[in-house]
Amino acid sequence: MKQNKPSAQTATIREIARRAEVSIASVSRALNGKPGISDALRDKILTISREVAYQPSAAARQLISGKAAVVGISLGRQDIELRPYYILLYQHLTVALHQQGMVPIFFHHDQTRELPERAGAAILLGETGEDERPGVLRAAGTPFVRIGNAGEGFSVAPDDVSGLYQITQHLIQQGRTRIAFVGGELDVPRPHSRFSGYQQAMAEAALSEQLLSLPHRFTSDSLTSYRRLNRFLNHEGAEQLPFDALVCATDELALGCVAALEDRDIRVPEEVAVTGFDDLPTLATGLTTVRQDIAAIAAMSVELLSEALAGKAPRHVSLPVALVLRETS
Amino acid sequence: MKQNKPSAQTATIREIARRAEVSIASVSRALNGKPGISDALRDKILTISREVAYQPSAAARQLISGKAAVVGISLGRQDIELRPYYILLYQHLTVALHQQGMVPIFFHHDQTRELPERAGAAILLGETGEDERPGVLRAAGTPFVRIGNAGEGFSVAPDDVSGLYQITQHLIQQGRTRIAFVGGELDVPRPHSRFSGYQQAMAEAALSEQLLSLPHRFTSDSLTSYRRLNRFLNHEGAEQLPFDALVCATDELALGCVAALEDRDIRVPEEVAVTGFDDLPTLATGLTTVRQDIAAIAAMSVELLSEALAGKAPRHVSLPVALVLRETS
DNA sequence: CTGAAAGCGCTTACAG
DNA sequence: CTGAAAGCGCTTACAG
Repeated sequence: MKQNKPSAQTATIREIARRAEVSIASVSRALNGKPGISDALRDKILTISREVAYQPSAAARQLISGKAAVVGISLGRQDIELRPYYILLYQHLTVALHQQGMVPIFFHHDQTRELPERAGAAILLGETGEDERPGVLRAAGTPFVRIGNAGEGFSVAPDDVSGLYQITQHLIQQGRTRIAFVGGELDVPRPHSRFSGYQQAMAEAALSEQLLSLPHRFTSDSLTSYRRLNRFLNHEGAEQLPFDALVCATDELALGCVAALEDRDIRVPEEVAVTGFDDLPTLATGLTTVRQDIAAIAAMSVELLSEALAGKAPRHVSLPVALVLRETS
Repeated sequence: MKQNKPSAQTATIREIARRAEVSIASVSRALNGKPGISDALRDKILTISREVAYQPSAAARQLISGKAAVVGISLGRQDIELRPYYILLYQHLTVALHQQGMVPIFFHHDQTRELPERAGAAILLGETGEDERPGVLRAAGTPFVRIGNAGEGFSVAPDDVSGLYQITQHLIQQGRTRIAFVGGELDVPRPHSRFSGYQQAMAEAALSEQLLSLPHRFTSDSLTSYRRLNRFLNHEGAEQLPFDALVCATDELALGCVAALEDRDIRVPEEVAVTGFDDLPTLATGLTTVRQDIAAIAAMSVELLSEALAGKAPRHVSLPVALVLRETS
């Protein structure tokens, strides 16, 4: 009675071989996309393996390869690696990798050169434009997937542009006309595409853009936006508010803005609407924001990694996002 | 030339058996503390295994046991799980576990009941006083280690009391006399022990305590302390500052305090010294703080987990911390 | 194209 | 107390 773990008994290749009436060698070849097997047989085996929900044993594979299926997770620049969004991503990545029998191991941005020595593949986070990591990995022959904008090689990203476009449109439909964008320029890779979604919606409605640009920061995003907005209001005077909505690049920035407005008794959303992006658990409570499915991003990264490992052609996957209307708009 | 991974070739039990001139069965028994082997032989084998720096193959063990050595990492309450300190802890835990051939899998605080079904052991983070998790795990027979204050069962924690005591004393030696403590009461498990370190040092110097208590928060710690201090100064008047030093329970709180003082042109550290706790990378730059070795905490957790799995007697390990003097004191 | 067999490192009945 | 052998699930030369 002590142990009642539901044995997640996956079928083994032996079971599949039995059903397909072939040898386990053929099953192994079919499963791994190895040559030397007829297409008919391969299809048959693949179908059966799907039916029995086959999951390979990572342990057995490792035993043979002599080393674990270690996937290096390369973090972005130091200043962004501690952000809630990334933390959530790490967690989901760990789970997704584990389900495929892979083991994650973290590398700081500046440890990229060590990565190929310790891992057989990599997932790159928080890539910037002039990032040297892809070059380093390519030179070492280490397959990788980027979580970020489309570009060379495999990559996944939420549809930032569409998200910001939708949320900006939502504000416009509410009758808001003086809508400002709050974001950091250096805050790669998100701001660029997010900002352009905002721009697109504003242009279509023939409204003029306003930008509250944030400095590159090392500490709290919320504190940064709070202080920035505060300073701005001190100068411009809170009486003739130059905006009736603040579209923020992240939930954290939005929270800082909400706090700053509250502290000046400016009503949200009556006088000023505030929107975020990410829909981070706990943090985004009450916030109108754009939800991105972090678990899906993690799962897709791992799937693409398998494709990369199998030598398939690179592709970019854009994952849908959803508008979440709450109290701040 | 493409692959030049330094094969971290650990010796296998076969190698040990060869050197000891025994069978691999005996080696296995000696290594696993199984009965049915003479003490002399066991010692001999253990010595050799140490000499060759033997590391068991997790893959092989898993293959036999039929399931991976999955360790559930149980996160604290939602509001604290996204803090930088915990992120760092996750990362180090992942690495430490991996080195022992174990695989981490994350569980939210309220998913604890599922943990025993999917993991064979657990590490508990951010435990509160009335936490139900230990009870749930004990009932399920799942061995676990807590990262937190001494109590029942296995646990590890940095020496919070000593750290706060040291940093407070440092300020006292500088001639500061009006030293306030900045911390959140609900901010378990750290505040309690940290606060008492401060109290101890203040009492010894016969100085009176001051407490700037923070509300339970869901967003940014830095923003919270910034606003709290700001509000405090608005009331008390910035001219007759009631303190000449702020001892904060975390680096993040300290950063908010520094920002608030800066925005009022109060000089740090001339007029007011500010200290943190944790020495978080990037965040703590420039901050006088107490460093705790997160990697060591992670490693010790995993070591204790092995002891728990082996049925050894529970113990608490307190890890040393170090004063780091920088620009804010 | 397909299969029988060896072997990855380890544990554990089964003999002695 | 000690050892020879089987077997965990899989991959990969080696034959056919």
